[in-house]
Amino acid sequence: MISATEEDYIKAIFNISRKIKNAMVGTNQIAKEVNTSPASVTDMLKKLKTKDLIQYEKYKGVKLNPTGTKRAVLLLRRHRLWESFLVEKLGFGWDEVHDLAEQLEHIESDELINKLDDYLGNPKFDPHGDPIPDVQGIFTLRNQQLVQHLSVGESGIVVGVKKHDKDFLHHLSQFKIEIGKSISVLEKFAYDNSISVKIDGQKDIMIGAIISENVFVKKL
Amino acid sequence: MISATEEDYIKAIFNISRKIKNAMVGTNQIAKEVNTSPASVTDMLKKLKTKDLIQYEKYKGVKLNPTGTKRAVLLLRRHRLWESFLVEKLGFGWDEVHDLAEQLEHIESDELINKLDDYLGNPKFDPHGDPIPDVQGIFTLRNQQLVQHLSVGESGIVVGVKKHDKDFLHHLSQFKIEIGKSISVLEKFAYDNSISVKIDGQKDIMIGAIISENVFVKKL
DNA sequence: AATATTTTTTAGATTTGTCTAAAAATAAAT
DNA sequence: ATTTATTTTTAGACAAATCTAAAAAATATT
Ligand SMILES: [Mn+2]
Ligand SMILES: [Mn+2]
Ligand SMILES: [Mn+2]
Ligand SMILES: [Mn+2]
Repeated sequence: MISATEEDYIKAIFNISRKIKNAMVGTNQIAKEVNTSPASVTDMLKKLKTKDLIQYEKYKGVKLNPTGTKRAVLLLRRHRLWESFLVEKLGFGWDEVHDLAEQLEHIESDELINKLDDYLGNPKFDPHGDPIPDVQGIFTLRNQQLVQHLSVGESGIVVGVKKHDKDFLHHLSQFKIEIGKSISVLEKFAYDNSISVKIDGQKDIMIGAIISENVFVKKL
Repeated sequence: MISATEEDYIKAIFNISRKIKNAMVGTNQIAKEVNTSPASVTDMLKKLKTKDLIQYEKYKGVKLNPTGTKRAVLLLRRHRLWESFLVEKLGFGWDEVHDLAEQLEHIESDELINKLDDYLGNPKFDPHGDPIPDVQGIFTLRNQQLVQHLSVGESGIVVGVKKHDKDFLHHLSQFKIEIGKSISVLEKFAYDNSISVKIDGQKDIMIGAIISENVFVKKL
């Protein structure tokens, strides 16, 4: 048995571990990610170790072991399938589903999640463009590139975002930038890294660096 | 804020309170319903009282107050909408959804539940024939009657069940008895209260007292 | 009314997850 | 190589929800 809280810690370690590419995850990083004190993290790490979900030595940082990684990937699968359901079926905006999925991901039932997967048509990506692991935990990697790195004249299809917070997503929606939309680069301004682009054939707009550095496209 | 555990106690009080028609609910009854010790119930009753969800005096039993009742009805709404979703959309059997709904009902979001309601087409009854409260907490009463009380020659449509346990529901399914099916009484045997019936125009079968005493029909 | 039974509450512990404050270890700066 | 700063761990406490065993109150029985 693994509690919802333990699952959240596992997920946090997994997420940080990917961001910092490789190596040991620190106590403070986890504390920040799960929004708690470093002392609480240490307590939890001890427990997760006895449950054989992590590799952990005092002061040396932590790393998920294969069992822990499997758990994290399953959790990611659940989270993203629920997000897909909320957006595709219930009509929520992509900026509104994270917190709900954060709760729903802890519902314990493999049958439920697999039926949900089928019901949704076994989607490969969630509403934010993130890959959804299949039953075996395998997920498709997208071939992606930041808008920032498109040259003038080039264009791409939006396939993902680097920032996932509500405000950023909402901001993107206001510019009609969403997964699947096309972006063509008209002009780049080195001064402040702003870019003039055309979204889905609509009229030209200016996007700032925050956007171009955090939106992934697949070059056409 | 009200925790999932507190919600389960509130629901238990509500359910018992309806079964025993009126009056004060006892500590032991609740303990049985939520599967815990009477001592734990007493502790929780004290807490629920400070949260102003119940009317409670030492040794005098407990009763939901208006706020508590509202909570219980909302919970019932959530539970039954999730059950409907699981059966109608995901293809679960009516005997498989209770425990899942028991978890899902605690997801905290009014918007979610209202969108789910709309998505399902605002159903009035759940897969077990139980009424689903609307946003205001109002629910349709069904006009019902036990199969037991049908006379020879009479028939009715199955509209509900009195027992909700997995095994009973599964048993009914084996006889093809489900919500919406028609039942015609061919012959009644006083000796053991068994009844010979025709289900949905299929070939005659014998049903025992356990079934006839726990299946509700609407007389045709 | 007195006794026995059942129901309910208290007392005292335990587990899970959290906190603050202080100590210890590690890393960075001088 | 010391000193300083940062990170991490311990110590000790607390709230939520639970338990068992014992006491108290309410019911039922004789
Ligand atoms: Mn979560
Ligand atoms: Mn997502
Ligand atoms: Mn529940
Ligand atoms: Mn039901």
